[in-house]
Amino acid sequence: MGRAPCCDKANVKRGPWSPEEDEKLKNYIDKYGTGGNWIALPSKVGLKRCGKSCRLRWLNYLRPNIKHGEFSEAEDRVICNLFATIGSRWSIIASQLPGRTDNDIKNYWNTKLKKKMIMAINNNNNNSNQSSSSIFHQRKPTPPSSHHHEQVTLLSMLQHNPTSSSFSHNHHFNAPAAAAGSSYSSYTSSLLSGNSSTSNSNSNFQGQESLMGHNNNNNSMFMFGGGEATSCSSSDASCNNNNINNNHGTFVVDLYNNNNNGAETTEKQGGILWGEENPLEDYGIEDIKELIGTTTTSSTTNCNNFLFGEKKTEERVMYYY
DNA sequence: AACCCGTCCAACCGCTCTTTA
DNA sequence: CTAAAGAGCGGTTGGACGGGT
Repeated sequence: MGRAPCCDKANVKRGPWSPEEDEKLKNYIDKYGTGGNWIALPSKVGLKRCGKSCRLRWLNYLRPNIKHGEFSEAEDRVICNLFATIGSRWSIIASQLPGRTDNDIKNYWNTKLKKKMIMAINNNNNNSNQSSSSIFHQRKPTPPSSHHHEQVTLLSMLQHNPTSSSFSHNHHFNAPAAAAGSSYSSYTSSLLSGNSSTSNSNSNFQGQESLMGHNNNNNSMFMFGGGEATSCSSSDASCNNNNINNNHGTFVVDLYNNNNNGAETTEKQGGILWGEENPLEDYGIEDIKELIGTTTTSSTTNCNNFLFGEKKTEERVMYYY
């Protein structure tokens, strides 16, 4: 049996909201709240709208303290870092940015931030073309095996023990203050699980105090990479990223190309940093861009992708300070 | 002025998750 | 335990807008 529609689509208004409708909805919710039932709300308010539409309008536009307009550099970083960590979990990302909605962030990522990132990669590539230190090799990538994809993924190292990493000479992600005492992976797990003690979701916004505030030197980066461990089974279409100690390739993009006052300054110049082994040696810049371009069309059956569909939590990431 | 094209973003769609009876 | 209903989420769409020709 199919699912019953949430409303009679023939008798509901669709499209942009008028100021009158906004006013009606806002006044009602200010007065009586949502009543925990969005489906029943439109008739109470006197709107010929679908309940879902009302909910969306309220959450994305009418709700108090909604922030519109330009995203700050700090917000950019939070979005990038979290996207690299957990993928397109916009609601979780939004929970770290007070006043921003998941829809806002999603739109911002798709229209601006992703391009900004590609430009950063391009710049890095151009810079490195003039020296011998390019991590982007211009040769064509080796076609991946149909059974075992040597893939580039939006690198994550969440479940990774930093001290055993081949990058252990670098500073690794420190769990935000709000998650003091917990590992990076447990912090991210708490974000995913909505554990309010660490995720600061919804009413307990502490974005400034946690992800944003913690990044004291404004120099966090996010990292992409891949390795032999990231494999994809063609038989069950599942990705296996469990062997996370086997990190063979990473690259890091610093969107803002900040200077770093830490010990890794030289290594970070140009906004790219790599591990002991040559990262992405089989991938050129166009391949990277293509991979980025696949983020919105990721499928659970195609693991050669930045996203893993439902296995988003398996993405791993490393942060640098 | 008219058209084209790219960008932006509000809104919708359809799916999964959660709750409830 | 199960199924239905509601809530929430992420992907996509389409219209408004602005810049270029």
